[in-house]
Amino acid sequence: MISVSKENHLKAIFHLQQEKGLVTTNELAAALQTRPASVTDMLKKLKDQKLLIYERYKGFKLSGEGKKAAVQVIRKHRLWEYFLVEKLQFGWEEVHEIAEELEHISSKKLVDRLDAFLGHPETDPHGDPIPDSQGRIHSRRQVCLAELPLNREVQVTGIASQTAEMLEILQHNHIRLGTRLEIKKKFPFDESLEVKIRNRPLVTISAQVAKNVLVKDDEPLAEKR
Amino acid sequence: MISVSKENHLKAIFHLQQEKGLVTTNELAAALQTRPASVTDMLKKLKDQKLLIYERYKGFKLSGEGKKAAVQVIRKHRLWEYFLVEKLQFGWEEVHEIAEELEHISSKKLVDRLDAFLGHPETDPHGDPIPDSQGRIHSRRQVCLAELPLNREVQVTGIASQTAEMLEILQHNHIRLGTRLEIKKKFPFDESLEVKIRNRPLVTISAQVAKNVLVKDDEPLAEKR
DNA sequence: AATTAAATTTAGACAAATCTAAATTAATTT
DNA sequence: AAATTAATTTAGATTTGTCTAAATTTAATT
Ligand SMILES: [Mn+2]
Ligand SMILES: [Mn+2]
Ligand SMILES: [Mn+2]
Ligand SMILES: [Mn+2]
Repeated sequence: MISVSKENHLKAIFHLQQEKGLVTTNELAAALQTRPASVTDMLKKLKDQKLLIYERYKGFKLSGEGKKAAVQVIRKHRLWEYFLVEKLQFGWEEVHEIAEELEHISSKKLVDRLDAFLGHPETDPHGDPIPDSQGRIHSRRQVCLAELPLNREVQVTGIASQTAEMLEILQHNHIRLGTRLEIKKKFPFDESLEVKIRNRPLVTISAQVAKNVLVKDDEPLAEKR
Repeated sequence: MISVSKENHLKAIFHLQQEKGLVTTNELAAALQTRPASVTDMLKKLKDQKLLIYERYKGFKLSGEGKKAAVQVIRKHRLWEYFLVEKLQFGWEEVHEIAEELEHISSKKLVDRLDAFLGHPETDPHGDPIPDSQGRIHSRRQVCLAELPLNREVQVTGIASQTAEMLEILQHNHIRLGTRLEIKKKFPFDESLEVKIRNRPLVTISAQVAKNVLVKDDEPLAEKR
């Protein structure tokens, strides 16, 4: 059986190995707010269950099975977040904690029914893609605002680092998920940007903020045949 | 903290003590499908947390605190069951197991939002009352069909024992929650009943079935001033 | 009242998940 | 290459929840 703690480990490993291929013990311990020794203990158990490819001192990554399990947890997490925001009127900053619990409810049928009830949403309230029932993830061509060319209207689809301070400044500038905006001017001196938000006046944002705002071209997919 | 296992114990004790005032170790072990020795272990922990009034060999019952905690778990259980049936199209016979997990999600705000989202339902899909946010339970004047007088139209509000066999026979006779019916004839020989279901032909049901069908007078509460 | 049976608790064990402190291996610096 | 530092693992302990088997208490019978 895959316990709650194992699911949390699988999910964290999945996210960490997206960046670099292999994950290290210390990284995982930091991500899970636990101790390296505890991680090592868990790694052995996951390896025994063939969910993890792991040799001591060598780093590790999920097996095919492990990846499948992790994606199902992520699917549940994001669907529940969507439910909390869209149906129960929660703010997007308060749903993560609750979804951290809900993601461990085991019924597969429940998840699929929830998915249908919500109308098969593509992304969670933070703009992250929701894996489908078979574990496929529609990866999105997301770029960070800092890398966007001038005068190209896009939609905000994600926030990379969600600290309270970060959210505060976004709120202040009327930037949130779904906001449509384009870059009007870039200042090489400090790499700050002047941004036009649809239906709003111009605002200036710093390079630090721009790096954390993820956007996607707004083009409707079906239109292009 | 109140763990999942503790919550399950509190809830089971609450239900058992409704009938008789005091609960016994064996009873609780049977209800939870565990061993008497395990129950004793847990009783000590619950007593230490002042959730339980307990003296060894003497039986036990919930303290005020314990009752409060149990009712909150029951509230969550029944709200989630309602959600599963009304929003996710589950059958009433398949929701209990899933709610057994969902009832342990801790966020109080989540429960209250869910309650509002569902329109503050009064009873769960099995006809059992849903405690309100403050833990108040609107107790219902439920009687079993076997005790109902002739020619009094009532509404089915609960099924006492929900085995698959039981549900099959009810399904066959078109009796379900909310069904309006009245007793037309009682046969003393075997205590079977002839029942008229609103908008349907007469059916005959056995004493065994009648004992497990719970009904409530249909009178609208507000009308009586 | 003595005996037997049933219910309950205690004693001791085990698995899961975590921790601290110490040992080991790997990586980095001199 | 040797020494130092950092990362990782092992050893041993702890907590929680559960179990079996044995002991104890209470209840029921003879
Ligand atoms: Mn979690
Ligand atoms: Mn999210
Ligand atoms: Mn439960
Ligand atoms: Mn119910």
